[in-house]
This record gives sequence, structure tokens and C-alpha cells, in this order.
Amino acid sequence: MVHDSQTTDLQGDTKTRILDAASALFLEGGLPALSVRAIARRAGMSTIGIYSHFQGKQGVLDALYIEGFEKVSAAMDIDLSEHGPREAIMLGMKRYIDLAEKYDAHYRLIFGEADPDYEPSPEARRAGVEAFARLIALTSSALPKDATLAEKQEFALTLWATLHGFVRLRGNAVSQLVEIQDWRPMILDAAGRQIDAALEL
Amino acid sequence: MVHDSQTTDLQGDTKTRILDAASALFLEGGLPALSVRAIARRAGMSTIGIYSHFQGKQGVLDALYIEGFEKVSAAMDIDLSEHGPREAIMLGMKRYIDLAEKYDAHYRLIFGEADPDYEPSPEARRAGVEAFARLIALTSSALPKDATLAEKQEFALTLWATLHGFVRLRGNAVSQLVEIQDWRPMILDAAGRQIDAALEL
DNA sequence: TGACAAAATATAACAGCGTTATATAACGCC
DNA sequence: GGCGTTATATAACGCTGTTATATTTTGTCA
Repeated sequence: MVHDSQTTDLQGDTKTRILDAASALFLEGGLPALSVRAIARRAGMSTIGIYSHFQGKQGVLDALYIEGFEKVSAAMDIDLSEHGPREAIMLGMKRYIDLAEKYDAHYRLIFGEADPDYEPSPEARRAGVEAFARLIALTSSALPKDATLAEKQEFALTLWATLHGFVRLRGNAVSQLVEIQDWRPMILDAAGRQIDAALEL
Repeated sequence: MVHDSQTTDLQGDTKTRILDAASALFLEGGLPALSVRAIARRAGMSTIGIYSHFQGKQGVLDALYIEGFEKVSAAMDIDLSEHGPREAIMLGMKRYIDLAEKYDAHYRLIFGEADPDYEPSPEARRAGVEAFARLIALTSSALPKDATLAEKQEFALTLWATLHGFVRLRGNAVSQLVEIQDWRPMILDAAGRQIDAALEL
């Protein structure tokens, strides 16, 4: 019926409106700007609305957390039949670096840097596991076919840690201590050395 | 005079008492536990005391920030005449990993993960620069004598990023996504590969 | 169409936060 | 002893996330 679909649309609209408001605030000012009252004001409703449509701030952060890891998953989604292993992995690394820069607030959230009190829900965690699985699928292309899961995990983690380390040093501490111009080639060189070491096996 | 030294002692005592209280709260519960009121309660004074002896929370965080980077400096302080380059650097890496685990709250603070609003003071930043200089002095032992400053910085950053990446993945995201047992050898292997690549030049 | 249950919304409040204005007590010094 | 400076205490402001209460809107059934 018309009434039913209208009602559903409005509910969906309300949820979407809240998420859009939260996303915008998050992108603009990070977590400090993401107060429940600010989200509600921007979405044109009372603060209580955040609690009826989500479970308060935790629910909103969960949605942003999932959004963040979905972007990671998308960045790792590379067709292995179109590129050689090294080329494919390097493409993924580049996408990862861009993503971390573009969605800084999301990136901080999924790596636990934003809100010390926030704990991702089981559903949100699933999005993280999925992203890691995509990463493993990508990086394993540089390993022998008979590599164990542990070996695949270790190699994926090594590359992830290399990227993450540079990205965090760039975004947090080091850029205030020393002046570095070209982060990108430096990061990709370091990652490339790890890939080459794996390819030599 | 007796009165002078007494006064000075008491002032020093008060400052020390505040810092001890803050340090203890920080170690126990991280930043969420480090409220101005909690520090004052633990130090046995009114909240205003934190503002007369430090510049509020910013001042306390600055002290902890410096404390954190001083620990990093100490970890990088290795006598190069007693070890070969690779051995010396690996020792520094091990110390770094231990430090990050033991002083988790400090580590998060100096890498900007604790309080989104906190900005280290110029004096605090100096402690960070000093720690980075120590790291460069250590890691440069693996490079040719005629290496440029930029090359030295790049290599130091590469190793730092490798460690930091693993440490943060372990402490924040990944340990909730996959189960990894032996982080230490994995981290040291990854760092070792970067060192070997530099030694081969 | 009118009545009643249910869901969504609004207002106001609670406890906590960092910070500060005001008021009181303690201190060194002349 | 009295004065000026300093440290301490109390209370308040505006903010935070959250919730209890009250109101309005909505959906369903007679």
C-alpha cells in the first residue's frame, strides 16, 4: 500500500539522513565534531532521534566503522587475472594510501584511534574480517600456491603494517617533528622490498 | 634558607605528586581515566591545583608526552662500539617493541591516538625531535658513511614505520579480527628484511 | 469515522567532562 | 601587626552521552 511504502521510505530516509549528517560531520571535523547533539541538529531532529533510530553514539560509530572497512575492502578488490602479482599488490597499496588520506576520520575510527570508549559490535567486526580476507586474497598472489594460511596471514600483515605504520607516522607524529616531502614513493619502496623478499622464495 | 628550601620542596612535591597521580591513572586506565578531577582527588587537592601547578590538562599531557618520548630516546641509546650495525639496530627494535607494550598509554599519547584535542607544546615536540635524532643515529650505522641526511631519515622512518605499524595493528584493530600468536618474531623479521636491504647497498 | 494501542518525537534533567570566576586561607616581607 | 602575593576551595558555565517523562503523531480495529 501507499501508506506502507511511504512509512518505510520515511524511516529509511530518517536513518539515511542521520548517517549522512554523521558522515559529513565526521569528514569535516573528525570525532570531536561528531556529538550526538550536532548530528541531530544537522539531521533536523531532536537528540533523542539518534537513540530511537540507532543505539546512540555507539550505533552511529558502528555504521561509520563498517563504512570505513567497506572502503578498505573495495580498495583491495583487484582482478588478479588482469595484473601480475607484484603489480596487483602495488596497485592495492596505492589505493590504500589514497584511502587513508581521503577518509582520515574513518581510518582513525577503524584503527581505534578515535574514541577510546568505542568498541565495534560483532557485525562491525565482521566487516573488518572481510576486509582482511580481501587483503590476504590479494597479497597471497605473491606466495607459492602451497603456502599455509599462517604464512599468508603473516605476509598480508607485514604489508599492512608497513603501510599502516607510514600512514600513521605521517598523519600523527612525525610530520610535526621532521619535514618529509615525498611519502608516497618512500612507502611504496618499503612495501616493494617486502614483496620482493616474498617473491624470491 | 630553611624556609626557602621548604617552600621549594613543597612546590616540587606538589608538582611531583600531581605527575605521579597522573602517571598512575594513565597507566591504569589510559586517557579515559585521566580526568582533571581524578588527578586532583588522587593527589589530595582540589581541581584548581592542576591549573595552578600546570596549565590544566594540556600541561599534564605535555609532561606525560615528554615522559613517553624520553623512554623512546632511552630505548634507542645503544653503544654502537659494542655491537655490529645489524645487531645494534635489532636490539633497539626489540626495546622499542617492549616499550610500546609496557607503556601503552604513553605510546598512544605521543602518537596522537589519545586525545584528539591535545597538541604537544613546543617543548614537548623537542623531546620528540630528540628521540627521532637518536633513532637516526642508531639506524644510520647500517648505511654507508657518505649517506645523505635524507637517506638516513628515509631509512630510519622505514624501520620506525614497520615497528609502529605492527605495534598499532596488534594493539588496536587486528587482534580483534584474527588470532596471531607470535608477533615478536614476525615484527623482527620484517624489520630485518629492511635492514638487510640497506646493508646490501 | 471515532477510540485505543503503539511508535516516534520533544523537553528537561542527570552525571560527568575541562575550565574559570569568585572567595577564602596561608604565606613571606617590611 | 599589617600588607601584598600566592595557593587553595567552592561553585558555576557550557559542553558531553544518555535517559526519564511528557507530548504528539501514527496505525489498527470496531
